[in-house]
Amino acid sequence: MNQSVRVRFAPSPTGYLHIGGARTALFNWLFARQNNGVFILRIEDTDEARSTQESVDAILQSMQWLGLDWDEGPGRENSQYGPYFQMQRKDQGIYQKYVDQLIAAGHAYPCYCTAEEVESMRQKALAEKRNPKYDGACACLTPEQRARKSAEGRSAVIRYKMPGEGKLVLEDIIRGRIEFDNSSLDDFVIMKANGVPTYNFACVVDDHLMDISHVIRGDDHLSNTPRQIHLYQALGWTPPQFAHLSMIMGADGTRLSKRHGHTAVLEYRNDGYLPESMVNYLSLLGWSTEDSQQLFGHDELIQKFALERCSKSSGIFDVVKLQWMSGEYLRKKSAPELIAAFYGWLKATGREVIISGWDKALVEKTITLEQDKAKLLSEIPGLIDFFFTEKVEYKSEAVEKVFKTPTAKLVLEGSISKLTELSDFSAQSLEAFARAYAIDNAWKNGQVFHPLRVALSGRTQGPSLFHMMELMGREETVRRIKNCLTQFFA
RNA sequence: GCCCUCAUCGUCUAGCGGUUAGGACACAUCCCUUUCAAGGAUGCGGCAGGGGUUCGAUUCCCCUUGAGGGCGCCA
Repeated sequence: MNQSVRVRFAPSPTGYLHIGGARTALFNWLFARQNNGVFILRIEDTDEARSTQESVDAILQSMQWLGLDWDEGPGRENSQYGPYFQMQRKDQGIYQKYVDQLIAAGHAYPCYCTAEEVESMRQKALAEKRNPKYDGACACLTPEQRARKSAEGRSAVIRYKMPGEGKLVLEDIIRGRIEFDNSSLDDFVIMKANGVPTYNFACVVDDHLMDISHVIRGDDHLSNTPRQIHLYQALGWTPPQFAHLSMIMGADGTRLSKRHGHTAVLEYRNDGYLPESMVNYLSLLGWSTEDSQQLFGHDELIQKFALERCSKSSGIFDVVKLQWMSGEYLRKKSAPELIAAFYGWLKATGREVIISGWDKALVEKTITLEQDKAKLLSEIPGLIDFFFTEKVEYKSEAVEKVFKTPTAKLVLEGSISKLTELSDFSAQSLEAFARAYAIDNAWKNGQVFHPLRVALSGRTQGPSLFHMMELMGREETVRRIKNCLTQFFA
């Protein structure tokens, strides 16, 4: 397709990377990889009050967890296009240069109204249900008037001078043709009084200077786009292609926020979701194939993704489906992969203490045994912990349900000598023993299996009983049955 | 108040004038089974409303309604 695809994800470091941002990053990344293009990470830190290094770190970490590697950006500044932090670019005078150019060409002008004056005009208009757009008064100031305002000590912002008439047409890859009347747009600020560019301006300058071919972003930016296209035109540049993604909402259909659950990507990592499930799930939130395929391999997703097939309507983030998908990926893993993922999760979240003292070889065997049970990595410890405890914790409902049966005591007592004498303590042999044991005593299988299971694990649910016994070994198996008899049947 | 966008099962979605409106999650039932899962089968459930256009509209157009976004010296 396009031989020179260059796309970017441009977050502002004012908080953690949230689900919506991650989806935007993912779609950019998919598009870049699919077209052998370049994926750029640009940090838009022009909000000096709210930008933090902590946020930058969290964003980078989130991207890494998801496997969204960037070709240019923080840590990868080895190209002609850097730097990739806007405040650094500002320090190089990049934005000032184009502000000067716009002023010289009559496309921009200094405005001496203070933030307070503008804000009160805005509030007043809103209260009177009028359009709160800036009136453009400062555009008409003569050089003398400007000099006088300056002399009064008033600092100026720079505003783009919006043509009062005409239409602006946007051809969006996802949404098609959209028209905006210039008259509905006002003279927006492109540079703040402190010399820092505003979002709409910095974004345009950088996208152009970085040779961005496609701007793929959330549709909360749709209304910004006509302003930005005006800027491209005023600067004599060709705009990139635009693709506006629909928004991601919470379960009640309102904007995704904390009260809907986790919004930060890293919280899902901490909860034990597999990153590949998050990628797969997010890819389907706003995009689909013609056959509604659900699960995609890594390369398959890159190959099949299509910007043109992205949805125009917003979607609701459904954590239940994400859970299902995480389970799908968990189950598909080979034993070594699953173990590596589990240890990786413990390490990344600082929870190694959970398995301290546990026999590593046994951990790995028991995990495999319980693989079908877990959807999240975080569920694993609770599934296998009973293997590693000295003293079995008996769940009251298990005791109630299984030990209060008339045959439980007989079954357990009789099993001790049989298990001690059993020549082969393999799962297969154990199963043969248990079935024969039941038949010989005219018990149902369940009357034998259930008490044994509870005696060994303390719970009514768990892995295959005989594999469980095999892994515990004869000595531990017998020890637990004896302890159990003492504790509940003495 | 002005501007922009969107609208198919509860949720994610397929559909691009004629379909028994398909798939996935969730839910329910059954099967499998030593338990719990996993797996298999079946079921439940949808084109927001009203006008057009058309032989025929989920599909094209308009209106209504609803939802979301923007109108910051935030991004």
